[in-house]
Amino acid sequence: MVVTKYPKGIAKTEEILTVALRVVAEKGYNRATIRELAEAAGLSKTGLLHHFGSKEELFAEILRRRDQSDEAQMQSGVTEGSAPQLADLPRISASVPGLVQLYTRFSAEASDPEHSAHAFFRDRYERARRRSQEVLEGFRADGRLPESVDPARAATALVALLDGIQLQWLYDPESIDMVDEVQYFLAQLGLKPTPDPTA
Amino acid sequence: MVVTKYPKGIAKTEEILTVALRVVAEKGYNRATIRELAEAAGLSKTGLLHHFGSKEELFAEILRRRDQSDEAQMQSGVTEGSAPQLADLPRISASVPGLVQLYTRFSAEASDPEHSAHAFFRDRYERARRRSQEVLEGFRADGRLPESVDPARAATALVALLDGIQLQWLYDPESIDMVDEVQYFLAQLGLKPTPDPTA
DNA sequence: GTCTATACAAAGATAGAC
DNA sequence: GTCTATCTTTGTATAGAC
Repeated sequence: MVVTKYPKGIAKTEEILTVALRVVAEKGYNRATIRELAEAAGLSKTGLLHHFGSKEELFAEILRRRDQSDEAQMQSGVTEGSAPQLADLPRISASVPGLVQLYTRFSAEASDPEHSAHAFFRDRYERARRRSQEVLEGFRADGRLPESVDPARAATALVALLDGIQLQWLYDPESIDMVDEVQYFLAQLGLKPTPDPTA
Repeated sequence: MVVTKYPKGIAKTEEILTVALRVVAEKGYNRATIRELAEAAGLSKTGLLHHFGSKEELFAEILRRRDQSDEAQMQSGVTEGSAPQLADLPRISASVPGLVQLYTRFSAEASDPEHSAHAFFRDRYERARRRSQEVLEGFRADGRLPESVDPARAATALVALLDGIQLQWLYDPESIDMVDEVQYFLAQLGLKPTPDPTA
């Protein structure tokens, strides 16, 4: 969690977040060490730790912002009619190099109950399931999804699919098409395509 | 990879594997350090590293054996008629405490292309997708699966679902039912239940 | 508040003795 | 086959400068 309120601190905090993401993208999650990140951001290790109490908090903050951005993009079209679809989520994430790697590795690490980011992810998954369920229920209310679909179970499966497909993609980006897989899953549920808003 | 051929070495190697799994189950993946494992197995750090060149090789060997065991269990019933179903895979895995944690964390770590176990998992995922596809094609040949199902895409999704659901289960074992989710996915594909062999 | 230097514990791994 | 001793790198706590 970021604590500062002063312009200089805020600017440095932002810079650290940006740099961290770039380092993960260029050198990988393993080499995104406190030392490396601090150096890339132009300060000492302890200087960096002044802004983020620990490496875990830094990474959690990056993912917190990704979620906010995703959420905003998903909702932006509610009134405009051209909202990104559920199936676009992996494309949005993967368009920022390094984010998939950071998310996949960090979420696995924090599955240890004693990890400092455990509660963050636990809550996040609970939220993700609930949000997905709401979206599916919305589809059903619009008559785009069969009554036979169980929104709760399908939502959990959808979240699991997103995580699992990202992992496979990291191992084999050439042969794994994340967007295609998510679309296929939704089609299997019986989801009908969005009515064309321009028609 | 295990190198020894002598009885004493083999026995120690087996003991280390057993001990490692127990330590992961009892103390978690993080505390399954070379030191801790060596101590639990009754030798020094370097003593342990003589049997397995690195921590990564030790973990890879554990998972290699799990896969063999799973494979054997899945095939055991081909002639007997009571083979474990696809949906039983998570139950089989989760019945060995610590294995899910080890698998989830280790597979995420090794997604780094420079990780020594990267090729192991890359090949493993390729195999898992191929095997799943064969199983689904078998179902289709038996008339248990609709022609509309794309075995390749469904296989990739199934593997992803298994991974993702295990991660969510680690965060929330109370509310996540792994077997139920996999069964739901297969049902959504339109899979008809096994014909009762006793009938 | 912002930051540097120092110090330290724990990790994985290696060299070479027995 | 197993050991001791040593090396390097990791994250971070502490003390204090500005």
